[in-house]
Amino acid sequence: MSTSPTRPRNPRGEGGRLREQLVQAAAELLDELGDASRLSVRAIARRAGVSPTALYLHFPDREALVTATCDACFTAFNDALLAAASGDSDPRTRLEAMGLAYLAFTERQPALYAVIFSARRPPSDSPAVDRRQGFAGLVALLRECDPALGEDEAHARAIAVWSSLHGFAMLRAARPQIGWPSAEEFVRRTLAAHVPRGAG
Amino acid sequence: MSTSPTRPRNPRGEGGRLREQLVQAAAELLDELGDASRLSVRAIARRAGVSPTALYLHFPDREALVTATCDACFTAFNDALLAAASGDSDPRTRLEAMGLAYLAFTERQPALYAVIFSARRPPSDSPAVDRRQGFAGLVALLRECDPALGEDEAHARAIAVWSSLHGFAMLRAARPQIGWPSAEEFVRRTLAAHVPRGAG
DNA sequence: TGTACATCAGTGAACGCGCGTTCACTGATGTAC
DNA sequence: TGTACATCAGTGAACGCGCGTTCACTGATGTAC
Repeated sequence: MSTSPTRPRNPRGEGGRLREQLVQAAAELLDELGDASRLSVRAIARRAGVSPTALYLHFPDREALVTATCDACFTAFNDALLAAASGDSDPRTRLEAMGLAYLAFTERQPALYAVIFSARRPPSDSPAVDRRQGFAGLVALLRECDPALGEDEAHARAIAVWSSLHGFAMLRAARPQIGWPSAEEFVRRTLAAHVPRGAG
Repeated sequence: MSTSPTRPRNPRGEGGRLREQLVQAAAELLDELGDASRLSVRAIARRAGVSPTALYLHFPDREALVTATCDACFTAFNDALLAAASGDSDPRTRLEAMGLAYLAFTERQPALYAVIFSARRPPSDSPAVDRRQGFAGLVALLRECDPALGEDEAHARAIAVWSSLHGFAMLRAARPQIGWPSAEEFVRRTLAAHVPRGAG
């Protein structure tokens, strides 16, 4: 019972699939544990239906698997944001969609989200992970909303908006008993406070 | 070397001091580890200069010590906020002071702050810890700033301000390489956005 | 068509480690008589 | 003033556990001849 007795081994030449299966299993555990330091090789292998040593066929050590997992999760988060913010609607609508996508992700996987932005696990320096695109996209969107905006002010507003969303997401997860407004209401209030509508 | 060889045992009748010393040692470690689940009985005892078993003279088990430590840390945080927000200056000045005290605490002990508001460690139900006073105080202060404010709107503003501060504190700790504004500037912007000054 | 061999995708036993907790103990200090 | 004893503040060895990692291995599948 320590490993699933039914898992078929991958066909010849497809051994690489196990790598993705391990990352997937680790991501699931990460969302349950809420802390990368508690991810254990044995628990991941158990969930993937494989012996603990199988991990070493694809990663040099535990740390490499944990890093790959965090990178994959961050990329998934980033992609969700960028997808929501793209499209041909007006910039403010895209900004609102991005905020809602942000809060939707954090509500779906609160613990995973907390890991991604934890101070305990510094951002990956893997070239496969574009860490800046999200924040830079937010700054660009704010300048689209108000073309007269200076670079510094746009940066400051982006920080204000991002801090608000992050704080809302984390506190809502940590203190559910407090009466939290809906994501829609919070995003609307946040944008109203920090992104004044253009005259007209 | 596993325990400090110089620690004198407490005098007769003063054994209770060790309890505080253990909580203190645990709080220090908590601020280094940033996660209550990584606090180990042995590491705490080592830091307190005592054998691991000494802990059981004052706590039934590890969990009780960890809980007592988190409670003590939360209370210290809460007290710092309430101290900053008291005084006879006008409510907006007190609000600003509270915000600055909030961010000052999180800058001094970022990992400890993160533990206090972690979703992983639900709020204590110990009667010695008043969890609500901070948030309720914020709501009250917002209504002092604008006596015409309805209860719901004051609650919504408190959520907006708290989320902003929490998000700022957490993200600043997690992503130091981003250009963060000063605490003063951020608090000023946050209050300007959510707490309009009364007419006059 | 048959067979020897290489390759591949894993497994299972074993290691040393730090952990939380238990149990029996030690040795200094106060107290009763 | 002396002594037996109780109390107090701890200690140290030992337990069983899950951990990350190593090492030698297994057994199915493809390939060369």
